[in-house]
Amino acid sequence: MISFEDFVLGDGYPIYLQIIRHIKQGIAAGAIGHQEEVPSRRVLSALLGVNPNTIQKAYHMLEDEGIIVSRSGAKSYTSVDEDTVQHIRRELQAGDTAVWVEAMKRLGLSRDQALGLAADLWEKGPEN
Amino acid sequence: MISFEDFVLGDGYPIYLQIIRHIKQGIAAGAIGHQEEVPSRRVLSALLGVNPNTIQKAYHMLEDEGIIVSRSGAKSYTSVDEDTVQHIRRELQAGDTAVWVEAMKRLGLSRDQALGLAADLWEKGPEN
Amino acid sequence: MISFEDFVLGDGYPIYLQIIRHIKQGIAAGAIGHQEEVPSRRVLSALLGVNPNTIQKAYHMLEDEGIIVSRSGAKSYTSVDEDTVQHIRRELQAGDTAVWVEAMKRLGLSRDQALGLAADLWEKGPEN
Amino acid sequence: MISFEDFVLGDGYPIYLQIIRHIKQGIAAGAIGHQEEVPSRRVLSALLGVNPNTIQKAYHMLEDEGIIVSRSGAKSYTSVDEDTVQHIRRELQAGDTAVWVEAMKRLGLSRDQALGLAADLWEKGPEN
DNA sequence: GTGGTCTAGACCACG
DNA sequence: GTGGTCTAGACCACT
Repeated sequence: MISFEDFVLGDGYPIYLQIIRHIKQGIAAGAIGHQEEVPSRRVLSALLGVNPNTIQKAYHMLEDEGIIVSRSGAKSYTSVDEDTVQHIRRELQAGDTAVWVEAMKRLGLSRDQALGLAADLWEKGPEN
Repeated sequence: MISFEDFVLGDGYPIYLQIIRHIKQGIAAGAIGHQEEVPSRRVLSALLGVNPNTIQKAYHMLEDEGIIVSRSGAKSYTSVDEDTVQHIRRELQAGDTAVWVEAMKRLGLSRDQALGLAADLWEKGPEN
Repeated sequence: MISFEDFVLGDGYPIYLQIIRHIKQGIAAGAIGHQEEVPSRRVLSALLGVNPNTIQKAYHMLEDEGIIVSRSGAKSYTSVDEDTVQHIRRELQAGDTAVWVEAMKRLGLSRDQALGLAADLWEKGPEN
Repeated sequence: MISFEDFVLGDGYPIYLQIIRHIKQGIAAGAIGHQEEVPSRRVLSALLGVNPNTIQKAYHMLEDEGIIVSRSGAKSYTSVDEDTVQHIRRELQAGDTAVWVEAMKRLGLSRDQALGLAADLWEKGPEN
């Protein structure tokens, strides 16, 4: 079962995109495998304090990408082959890092200043 | 005059928030100083291909934060004392980096893997 | 035994309401009489290719209207006195016809055009 | 401007389908022509006491059928060539009448009984 | 003012 | 219990 324990909702970014992202991160990290059970709309909606439809929208888009399969009345399961995992992993790793690098450059930091800041924050974070 | 040359609109994030962020980044980087002229709504609207109302909304929120002062009928100017600059800088640097660090951890990367990836992408980016 | 042979499911109208309507139509037409046996949930479910719960819902509402009586564990039977039959008949005949008349008026047909069209279609229909 | 003055919401039938139907009826009757202005989401939603999104859904489906054209920020207009009008007219006339005929048959009425009932109700209705 | 989208809540049909 | 759909309200971007 996919975990959403430490999931926190961000500011103005659409919730359903955050959920999609969270699941993709889990897949990329290997925490979510093939044919794994996905939390139901209601369960996840109660857990996150979000409307079931918002969950549904996220799941529906993941279904369009072939990452989830849903059958009406039955539970939903992940469907991720190794290629998909690799693709998602690269997409997230490179994408996020590029965004951060770009932001740091705009803030006027040098490469070493930025990496140093990141290294500091890495240690202070919750877990490793 | 504040530059928006390389400004690109992001995915689902509200445009007016992206503009606010862009200006704050310029202030944090020192590229935008005190009493500097802000592009008029019309100019910026044409430059970004965005509706003037959207620009207006961003400027209005920056006014509420005291970062911009508008004298009706005249040009608008920034108003950033040193404390404000420091505050914005920390907020953006630490905030963005914490988000990135968290994302990399979720993706299962080690500290060195993440920093290495960032270092690689740093060189490949547009400018320094 | 109430017949559902030629029952076809309509577009967006709730299935349980269609079932209720079908039974009321049978009663109004005299095809369904007093103390007549109602198909069991299981049988009707299989016959219509519909979930037993949906049948259950329709029957439950008919029970609330006093048109069906169920003795738990035993078969269910209709319970329609003459007044009920009359009431249902009028309701369906007048209601449906008023709706159709209204629709034809909105479509700009004259009385004779509409009646002529109906007369034509009457002959072409399946049975009489 | 398309009129919704005498529009009344029906029982369990989806509202957006009722709205679609109402507009198609107007087109079939010739009351709605080509390039005619469609009431805005807000106006119609206020008029019918319905949520703007429900109107939007109806309009969106009409747009998919090519009956309406919408441009973001601008008003929406009908787009009905003569072929479309003919097609809609037949669809509604024949469809509705067939449904009514079928219902009357199920209720056990003879052709003449049904037509007589309809003729009676025709006179009693609001306008002609 | 306009249409487009995101979030929310209730209901229907299914296993 | 599950997922699917309809209705609702607020917000965003555009004319």
